[in-house]
Amino acid sequence: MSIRNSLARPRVAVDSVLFAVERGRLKCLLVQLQRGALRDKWAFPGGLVRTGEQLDDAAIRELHSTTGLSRAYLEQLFTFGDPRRDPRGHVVSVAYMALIADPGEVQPPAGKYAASQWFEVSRLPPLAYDHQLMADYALRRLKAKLGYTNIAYNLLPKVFTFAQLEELYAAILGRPLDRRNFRRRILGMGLLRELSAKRRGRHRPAALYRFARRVPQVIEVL
Amino acid sequence: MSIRNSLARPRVAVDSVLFAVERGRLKCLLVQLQRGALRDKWAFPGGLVRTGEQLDDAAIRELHSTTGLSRAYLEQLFTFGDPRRDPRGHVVSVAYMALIADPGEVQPPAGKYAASQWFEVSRLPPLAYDHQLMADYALRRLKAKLGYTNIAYNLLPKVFTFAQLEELYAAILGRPLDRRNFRRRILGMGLLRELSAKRRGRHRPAALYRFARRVPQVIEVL
DNA sequence: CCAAAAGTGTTGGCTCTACACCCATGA
DNA sequence: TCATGGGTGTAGAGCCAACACTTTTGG
Repeated sequence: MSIRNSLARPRVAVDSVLFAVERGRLKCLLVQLQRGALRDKWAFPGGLVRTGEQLDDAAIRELHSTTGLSRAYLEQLFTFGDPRRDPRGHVVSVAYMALIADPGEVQPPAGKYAASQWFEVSRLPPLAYDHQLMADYALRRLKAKLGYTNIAYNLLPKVFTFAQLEELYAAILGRPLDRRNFRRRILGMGLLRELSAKRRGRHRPAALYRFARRVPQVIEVL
Repeated sequence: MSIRNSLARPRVAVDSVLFAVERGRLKCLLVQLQRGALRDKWAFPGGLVRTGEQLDDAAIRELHSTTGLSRAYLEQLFTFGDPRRDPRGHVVSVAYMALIADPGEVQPPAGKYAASQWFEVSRLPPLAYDHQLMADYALRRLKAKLGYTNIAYNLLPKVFTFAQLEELYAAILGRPLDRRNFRRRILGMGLLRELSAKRRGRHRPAALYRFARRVPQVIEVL
């Protein structure tokens, strides 16, 4: 172990796996590193936690500084602590999952990173650090929570059709769903409110829904 | 914020919620703090992560130094990062759940703590730091994982009877279980091997079982 | 009237729960 | 023979998956 490592205390960082769904595809945001041994490699946006700062606040701050986002659904996933995970030294990283409804909200990065880009989750480039582990972990968590929480509201506009909701679930789960069974199950959870307005377009108007509560909520499975 | 806080980087610690079942009661181990503002308060054993050290190794090391245990099932739970959670400064703590089969394996602490003691989970004393949150989190996780993993093998001797297994589940879930349904469900998971030997005693001999695999395993629910 | 998307029910299999009595043993 | 804990089956309810046609609209 290098002298540098053995003298410095482990540092604390946060990294965020930011998901959004675009045209029926689940995507996540990667940034391209600008400096250091890993230059030009892709990674999730993140950075060191400041003294006196909450972990969630650090995650938001780093997300904001690289995407311009001022809010997103955030959920802590797991903490990665292998002392060799970062070639620059021992950095313990708290991984987060972040969700937004519209990938278009993200602005190009200011200065810390060379670029940022949405990638389809099933086609990620090779990732720096242990970020592939984070990606796997985040996807697993997201899939699981679709089934027993209202977490999907973070990935949809306030008002949406059942077809949009179904497309979202199918995109994340990676398989098609039966429309009738899906509708029954979702309505059975009692999370949605049907609106009186309809979406009009070229075809038969679709009923519009919103989530009854846009607040994290677990459905008791009993 | 104090000068001390704003200069020092956040430190990284681990804390372990160690569970064991004793005579049908779920218990967890608390240690009594010896120094500082929180002297005499109860808390979970833990301490700072060293540079170059894996988080799991730090958790084991701290457990070992306060209990003499050299191995235990360990699972990372959640990372607590409120900068005010420790009055001595900003300490980010990675919480673990630890499981052992026999509370008797634990030795009195060497020097760091004033005392250690098993407490029934439903009757914990007031805890230092944010350790009550850790306790809640750990218990929730343990309950949940009983249902879809073989995690219980960590809390039982290698060989056991169905009655012991049922008592374990009942103790953790905090409610009685139907013996026939329980047996059917567990056997349906295919995790157990029945041994040819029987436990003999005052009454009808009980069939003995062991876990087919004493390795973490998730049962596909499909 | 045609294309496209929205909306709607039923059936069979499976799973889960509730529930009570007999068995094997040592003392 | 008795006390004690071990072991077993069934029926009804609820849940889930599979499955295809009709409706509504704009162009």
